[in-house]
Amino acid sequence: MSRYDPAEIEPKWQNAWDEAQTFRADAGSDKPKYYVLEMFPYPSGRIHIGHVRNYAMGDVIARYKLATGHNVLHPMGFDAFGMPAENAAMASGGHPKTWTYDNIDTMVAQMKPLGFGLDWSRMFATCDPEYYGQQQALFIDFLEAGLVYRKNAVVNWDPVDMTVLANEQVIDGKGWRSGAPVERRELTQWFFKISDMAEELLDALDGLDDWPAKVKLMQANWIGKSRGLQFAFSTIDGPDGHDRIEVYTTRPDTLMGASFIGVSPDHPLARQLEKDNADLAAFNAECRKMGTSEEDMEKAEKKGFDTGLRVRHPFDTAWELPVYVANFILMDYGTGAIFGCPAHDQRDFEFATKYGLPIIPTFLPAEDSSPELDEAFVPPKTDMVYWTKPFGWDAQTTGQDAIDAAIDFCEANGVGQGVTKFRLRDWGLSRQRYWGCPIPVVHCGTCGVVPEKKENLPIELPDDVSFDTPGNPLDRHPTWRDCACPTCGAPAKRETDTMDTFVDSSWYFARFTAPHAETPTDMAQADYWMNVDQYIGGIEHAILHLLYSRFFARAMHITGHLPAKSKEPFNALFTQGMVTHAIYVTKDANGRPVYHYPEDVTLRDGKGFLADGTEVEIIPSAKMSKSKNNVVDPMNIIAEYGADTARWFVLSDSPPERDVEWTAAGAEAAFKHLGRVHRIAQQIADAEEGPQGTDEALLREMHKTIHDVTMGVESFGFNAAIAKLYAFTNTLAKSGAGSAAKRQAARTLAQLMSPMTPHLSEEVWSMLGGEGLVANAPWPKADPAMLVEDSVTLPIQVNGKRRGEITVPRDLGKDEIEKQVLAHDAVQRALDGGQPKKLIVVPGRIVNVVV
RNA sequence: GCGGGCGUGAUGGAAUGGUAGACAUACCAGACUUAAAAUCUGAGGGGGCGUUGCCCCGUGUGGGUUCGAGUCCCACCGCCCGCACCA
Repeated sequence: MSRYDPAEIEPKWQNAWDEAQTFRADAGSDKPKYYVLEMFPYPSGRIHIGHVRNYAMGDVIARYKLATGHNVLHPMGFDAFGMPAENAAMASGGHPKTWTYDNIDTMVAQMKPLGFGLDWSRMFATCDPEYYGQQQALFIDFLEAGLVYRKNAVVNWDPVDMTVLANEQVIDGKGWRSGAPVERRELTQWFFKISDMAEELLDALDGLDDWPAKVKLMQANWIGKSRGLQFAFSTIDGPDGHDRIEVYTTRPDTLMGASFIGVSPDHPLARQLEKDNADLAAFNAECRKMGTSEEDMEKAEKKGFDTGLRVRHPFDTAWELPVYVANFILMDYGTGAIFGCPAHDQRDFEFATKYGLPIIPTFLPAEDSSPELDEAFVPPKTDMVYWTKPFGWDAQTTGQDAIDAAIDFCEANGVGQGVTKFRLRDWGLSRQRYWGCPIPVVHCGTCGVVPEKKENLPIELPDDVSFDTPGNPLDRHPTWRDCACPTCGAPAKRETDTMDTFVDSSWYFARFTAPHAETPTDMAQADYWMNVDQYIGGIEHAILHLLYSRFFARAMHITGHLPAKSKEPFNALFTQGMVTHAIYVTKDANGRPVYHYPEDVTLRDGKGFLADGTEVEIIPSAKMSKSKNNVVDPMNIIAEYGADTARWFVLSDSPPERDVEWTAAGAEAAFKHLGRVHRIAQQIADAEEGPQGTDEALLREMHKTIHDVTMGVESFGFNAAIAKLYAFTNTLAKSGAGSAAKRQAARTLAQLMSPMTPHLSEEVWSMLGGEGLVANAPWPKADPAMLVEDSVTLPIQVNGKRRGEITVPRDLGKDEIEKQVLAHDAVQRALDGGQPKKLIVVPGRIVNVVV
């Protein structure tokens, strides 16, 4: 009798799938198509256990869909452009291309032993010229369709390294390498006009029934549709061209509580005034040193500078208000200028308190007439409020009605217009970096900025670049920039900016449908395979990647690269949690943390000890991080236990949408269980075909398990499905030996486990005489007749507390149930001779007696 | 700061508004063994009592809705994700 040996069986079945081309996808089958996709990985160097969890989930779906008669597309590729490759090149002198492709080779070699049912023939990396050349073609089509334009935008500038920094490269306002204070700098950059589609992208969320509600909500909030009033304050002796300050507000109902005007340091007025005001110039310069991220802006201490300029209130020309430049106002939203109403906005309240500005309530909570405010009163939108002052009204009205009424009133009095605005900004795609897709345009002295001819695509990155000096190597490459103008033929210069890597990942799912096509997509293939039926990835992509992809799909439809049905490219979305691992930490002599590798820590009774007996502090469920020494390498797990154990464990212990903590004990337990399944199967296989009598209870349990596991797989309840499989294994182990039913039950177990543990399942399937590959075997069906029990057990509650139970025939009438319940000892005791106030019978569920 | 989410035994977790703790881990006990490992079996939220049973308390905290709340609503606390140049 052979032991469970994954090292032997896993390669065997992987070869069998390869030879049978089990997971190769070809269009044009009679079966319904099914496209399952996991967010493709960045080639960081090695497979992470989080990847294993992500792809294991996708593989469960892919294999289940294959077994249920679908033509399945399940591809894999690499999101291969980006900063880490350049950072590695700068650190170790290699080339980003070599680094990236070496990493891809390593990671593919690590993924294959995991046994994922992937169509490897479709693999590509976004840094392949065949891919990014098609992306350049898309860019040109988008440009011609008016979906791309150029404008100035602010970037983080490192004055020492002379380079643009990403937000994550700015640490506490300083460049991560140089340590120099970061400045803001304006550059002319390319933008996708995603804001034109704001309304559509918002409205279409409603149709995404199989997306998590939280993701749709986050997207809706990000798009940020608001209806408000746009109007102007007239300035008193303002500089030329600034006799008005345009303001947008979502709270026009608070206009009579205005106490100051705030403008962004980047507002044209601020830029004009600083020319004659050295202090303001210094203040603005200070603001411009602040990080460009919204988080930095919002968390920074709110500061303002009184420009000395005054404006008139539109409803009372005698009422003058000061104009401040304020560091928390974004130039990109609204008009870059606001009016502050401290009584009804907490941020304005703090600002007004700090600078001694008046706080003028325009309404108060109904129950409180005290005009003294110690914080801003921001009424919930649905609450009733009293109007005390706005526009001379004293009506009661509710939040949104009040806002609408205020807009109407202002419009009627010639003060501004009601407008709809979106928070969503256009997508800046220019990056001043080498390792990205070159933007296929040429700067010509006579023709201006012109797109490259499509026959010249791909515009390939030059290989002969170095990273020993800061900045973009394309900028200083001696010949790459030089080219002929595609329009007039005169000598011209290429654009040296490359595209944001989000562009690469915004259409790869479409490319997978025809990865070798001579155009970005092959419409016949796209029409067959799209949409992605099930997309799986991390919640961290809930907004940007998914929103950009939704935009791209629309833009690709407009430019004829995707069918109309693909305007929403992902029919269903699932966001999975992380794999975490405990951190083991002690303190050094200076109190600084020292992190220990899991293999150096012995666990006893929930405490951890080093070899010398020192106790370590255990921080559970921490995100894996190299610097914390708590990264689990899937390759070690495969070497020790095999791929099926790794897959089984990452699916078993937590709901897929939640984080799962990797524990050595959990992996060990998973391995033991798979060994047990193997052992049970072996015993059945070895047994003589014994008594032919059936085992009704076992078969009932089997059909119930088929039902539960199928439901679990369909609804991403993998952990619950696995719990049912554990329970069924226990039942199977205890059932009498030798019956035909037992053999059938074990084969069914193998089938039900096959999406999670495909290698073991193939082995068990073949041991028990299953026909062909279990991967191709039709998914078992639960017999509805076997799912219903003849009798049910009803818990009896008294006043909501469980006091007993009765077992009755399934279809017993309500009257008879009531009679039995009232006769029950516990109920008799509770009634103490009296009558129940109420008797609630939920058939098949529960009975509650109210006394 | 803003937006979103999560919180249940020692641990991971289960539970269409209907028996809280399925399933698993750890621990404990038993079987097998010279012994250990492996394997198998069993007990098991906390507390109490008159201990074959019964009672009280229990799903982050405090309120609310309901015959009935882990689940729905409100407030708070803690942790996690995102915040537009990380991927």
